Amino acid sequence: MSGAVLPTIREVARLAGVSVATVSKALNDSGKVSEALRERVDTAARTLGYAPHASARSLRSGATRILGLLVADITNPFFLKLVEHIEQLASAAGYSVILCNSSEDAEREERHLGMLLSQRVDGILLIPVRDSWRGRIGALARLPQPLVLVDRMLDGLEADSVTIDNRMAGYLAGEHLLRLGHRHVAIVMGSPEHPIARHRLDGFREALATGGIALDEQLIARNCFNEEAAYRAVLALLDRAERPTAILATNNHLTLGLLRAVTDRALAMPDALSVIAVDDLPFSAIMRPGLTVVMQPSAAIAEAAISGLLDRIGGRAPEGSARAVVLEPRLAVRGSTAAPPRRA
Amino acid sequence: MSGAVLPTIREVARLAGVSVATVSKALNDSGKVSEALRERVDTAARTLGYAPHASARSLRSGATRILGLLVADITNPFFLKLVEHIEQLASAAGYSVILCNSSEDAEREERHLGMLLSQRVDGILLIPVRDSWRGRIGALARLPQPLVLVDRMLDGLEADSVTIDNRMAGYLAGEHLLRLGHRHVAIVMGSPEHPIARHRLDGFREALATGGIALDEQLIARNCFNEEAAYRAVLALLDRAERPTAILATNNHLTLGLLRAVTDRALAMPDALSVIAVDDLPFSAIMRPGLTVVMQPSAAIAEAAISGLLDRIGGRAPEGSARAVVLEPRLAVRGSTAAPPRRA
DNA sequence: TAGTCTTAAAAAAACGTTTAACTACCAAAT
DNA sequence: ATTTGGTAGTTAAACGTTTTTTTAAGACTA
Repeated sequence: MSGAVLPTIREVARLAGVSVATVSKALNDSGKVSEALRERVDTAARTLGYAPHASARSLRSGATRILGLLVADITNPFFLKLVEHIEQLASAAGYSVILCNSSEDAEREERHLGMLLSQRVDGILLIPVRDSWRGRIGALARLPQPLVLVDRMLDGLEADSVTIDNRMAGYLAGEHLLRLGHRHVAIVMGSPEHPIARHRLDGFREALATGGIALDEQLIARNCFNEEAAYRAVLALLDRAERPTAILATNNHLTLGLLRAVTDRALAMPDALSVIAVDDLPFSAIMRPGLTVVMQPSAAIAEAAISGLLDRIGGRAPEGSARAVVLEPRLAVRGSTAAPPRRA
Repeated sequence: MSGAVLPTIREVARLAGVSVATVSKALNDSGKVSEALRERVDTAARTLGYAPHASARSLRSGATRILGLLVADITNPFFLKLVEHIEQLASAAGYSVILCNSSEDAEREERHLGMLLSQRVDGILLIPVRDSWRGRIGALARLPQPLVLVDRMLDGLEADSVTIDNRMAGYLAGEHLLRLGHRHVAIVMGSPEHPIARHRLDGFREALATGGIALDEQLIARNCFNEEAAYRAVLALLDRAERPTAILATNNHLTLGLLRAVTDRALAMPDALSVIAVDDLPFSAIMRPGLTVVMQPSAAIAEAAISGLLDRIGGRAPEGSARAVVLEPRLAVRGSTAAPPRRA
């Protein structure tokens, strides 16, 4: 079954009747090789089923043609979309991808990074675990290979990054609700310490302010770190004497908790309550009613990340300065939002 | 930014004042090394930030500690769950995973496999593209590294495999509907040529037969290869004079089409129509009503696949004979199925 | 004709490890 | 006192490539 052993370049050389150097040049189109020999080498390689030994090649040449993809949490559908696109783009560019999932665990993230380092991957795409690398940023800065941060920045680190305008994401959500006539809106979010959540909150508040609405502090559910916390927070919001007419969830996981609470309270969307979320979900479009969301452009993010990384690897980017790409989110209006009910 | 160059074992040796061989032995716990020296070597390695060069190591030792994971279609939530589990288990066992997505394209699958071969991965987990390798099974059989087929078998290939009992999957669905009292049921499926679909159909039919019900040939929508085809096929089924009271979708993608058709025709689940599917979807439990499904035990599949592969890699499996693990699916009853309406 | 240039191919060095073979040393056994 | 044996370490070979250097030979110049 797994007994066969692969031929080496030496055996190809013997069969073709040339030296190993010539085989290498012929197969890699490097250096001068006569057409006749190239042909002989090619067929020799093919008949033996020769597959160059990547380890040997990269040991000598210094490049592995492997990228490391370190994802904070692969169960997050948005990150998953990124993984999908990135694998596809990398593969098209002739690179393989080692996939690492940190499960939002800083320790696992660090172990994985060490492995990627040992593996001498040509470049690393990092969606960092929240609050990881606090105080150990140096380790990242000193990385011998190019690094691109994706979706999440790391303050104190001068590195290339591709993110979205999170203030705008919040703003789009706020503006949409405002235009529909909502004046009594709530938000479910993570930690306000966390820049992404904070920016989304800021943008949301700012949009409401343009309509003269002040976001009620009582209706800001902070520090929801998972679906369960969001679920409970939303239940509390819905059980208030004066129930909000619309709720924004600032990420994927919180949205699930929000939806669960809404169905538990048997509130009809969008008639009794408008629901809007940041991040698309794989089923947002299938749900009835469809979920109105602010979408992050995952394809564009993946594209910017990969092309930025490949530029660095190829030495095509100005050494020294970090390049920060910021992309714009966009609003997808579906059925879960509408004008507020007549009487609150 | 990316200027640093990593230290080699030679520099660690110099700093610790020993030979490179000793460093290697000390760091790998192989051979005899005094406690004092091991300590010296350890600190030397740490202060230099030494990370062993994986290519060099595997060139010499013959093992890469990398597994190849070749997935037919990563957008399939079931396969995705497998990827998730497999990455986690592999990582826990000290292996890295190169993720390759074939997008149900045989050509891409073959290119990826060639790359994994060059990469000399220690083992390969393969969820093959449908109908790929037809007539070229030999290439797979001659692979120098262990291979485990996951979820889909490849006929003509004597290889380890981990699958589920697809007949049973169909049977469970049929039995459930039968018990609820349905007599007029439909099924949406892919090609009957394809063993998985065929077995699910067989099991379904068999279950119905135990209740004396013959599956109406008119109500078998064959050759639905994607969501769109399923959507149209279901619309046709629903528009029949005598509408079925329950429908089974035999996989993930078809389920989406089925659900779309049902909402388009504004049929209430489960009152007007019972819906059941093979394969869980990430939102089946969140949907209202929740979707009744036959679930494949993804964690168990991943576990069997990885441990089988590692056994082969470690030479702990009897050479020669292929081991076929078959796991049992299970039924998760949620809100989308109920007794049929009084009058058809 | 002798010398120089060009070119295709071969030879050899190098990449960073692991490991087999070897050495030096000391303790125990004869 | 000599052997035997084991232990802790070193030396050197090997893994399969790529790349630099060297060789050989033919074509051109003086």
